[in-house]
Amino acid sequence: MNTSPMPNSGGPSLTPFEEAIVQTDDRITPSDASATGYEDATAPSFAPRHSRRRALQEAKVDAQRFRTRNGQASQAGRSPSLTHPIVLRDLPAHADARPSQTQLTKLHRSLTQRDLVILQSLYDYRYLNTLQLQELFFPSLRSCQIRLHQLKTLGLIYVWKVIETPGVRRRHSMCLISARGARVIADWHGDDQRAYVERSHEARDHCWHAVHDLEANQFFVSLVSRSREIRRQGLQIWSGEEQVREERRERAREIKQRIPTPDGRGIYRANGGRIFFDLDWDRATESLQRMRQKIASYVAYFKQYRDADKHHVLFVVPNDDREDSLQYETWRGRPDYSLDTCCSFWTTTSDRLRRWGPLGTIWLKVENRVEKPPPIGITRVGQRVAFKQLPPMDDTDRSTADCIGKPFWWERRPGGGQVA
DNA sequence: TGCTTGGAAACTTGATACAA
DNA sequence: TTGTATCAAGTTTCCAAGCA
Repeated sequence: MNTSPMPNSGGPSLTPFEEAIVQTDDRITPSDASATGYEDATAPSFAPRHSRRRALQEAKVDAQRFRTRNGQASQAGRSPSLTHPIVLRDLPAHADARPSQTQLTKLHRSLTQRDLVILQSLYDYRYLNTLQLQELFFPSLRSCQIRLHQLKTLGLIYVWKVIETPGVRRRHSMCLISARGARVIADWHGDDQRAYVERSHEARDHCWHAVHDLEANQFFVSLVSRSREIRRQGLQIWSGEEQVREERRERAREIKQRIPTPDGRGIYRANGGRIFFDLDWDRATESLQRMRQKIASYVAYFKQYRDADKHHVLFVVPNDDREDSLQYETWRGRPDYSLDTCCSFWTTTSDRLRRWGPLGTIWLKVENRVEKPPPIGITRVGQRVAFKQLPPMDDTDRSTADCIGKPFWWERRPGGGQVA
């Protein structure tokens, strides 16, 4: 089965990801980094507060960067996908204990801004593994592990071991916020603690979809990781499923119809514009009928928006066959001809995503305004585009330095990734 | 052997205390 | 006020443990 994306005609043999960044020559070079105030792009690019250490790797010329697995660990999305994971839940009692006001004050004093944003991210996105947290916040996996261990010791997060069958193969541990951590976040914001604790209990007790959530979150982490060294590009907003559901629930009441709830929503800044997108991570566990309903709800919801075609709904599916089926079903669910506002649907496969990353030339548009259905095998013959080629909503010159994953981003974004 | 975690040692750097 | 010593925190590399 050919799962490679269709190359552009006759060009040099660049990967879709390389094409995506070479076209603009926008990579941040070390000289640019010092000139623009970016951290040295090759040295540890982020660290808590202002990193005190920087010279060791430069001093040791032959030093090999530590890797916990073969291959390019820094390329998010290339970690092995989980097939039969078993989560070993560990529930220390003190993680659920209610801290006194004195203890809360003490905790706040001992936590850095980065720690708070880590807690906020775990609250917002439910589950992140150690590798994903490292991509978002730490210069190395080891320093990430040490800090997470400290947060675990303080009872602010759970760190659950993940093993995979057949046999037993250790995978990166899964982290989620504890009730105690949720109270710290609520106290930080000056909010009532009950809703925060409730959500933390929800994540702790109902983790059947943890793998799905980790995979969906990996998409955003990959976006962050891939865009980190590209000037004028970055993930400005990453909203978790809960946040989107909350936002759209009110709208659903207003318009009295079902509202689609994606696995995440984002705003990506590229080429001076903002690309609005919803992510729907499909593991082929839902029937095609259910997918049809979902597509119909997207069409109905976005038709009320001006520039609806610039709201992009991205489906990531497990294989080519599923992508073929989804292309057809989405075309079948096309809006009425009298309706000239409809969101744009795009599909790709998880294999392409792993191989080329989200910025690669992997996105296949669903042509749902044409009369003829997509041909069988569209997944292999369709012309794909890069992420940054998705039509943006508007133009703006605002800097991308505050985007998620940029150096010290958590210091400029105390509310985490959901708040610009 | 491969993979991940975590302990230990070495190193850097900012903050602080203290003497001159 | 300045120079020095010490401490604490953060980071990296090396390596062992544990597992099949």
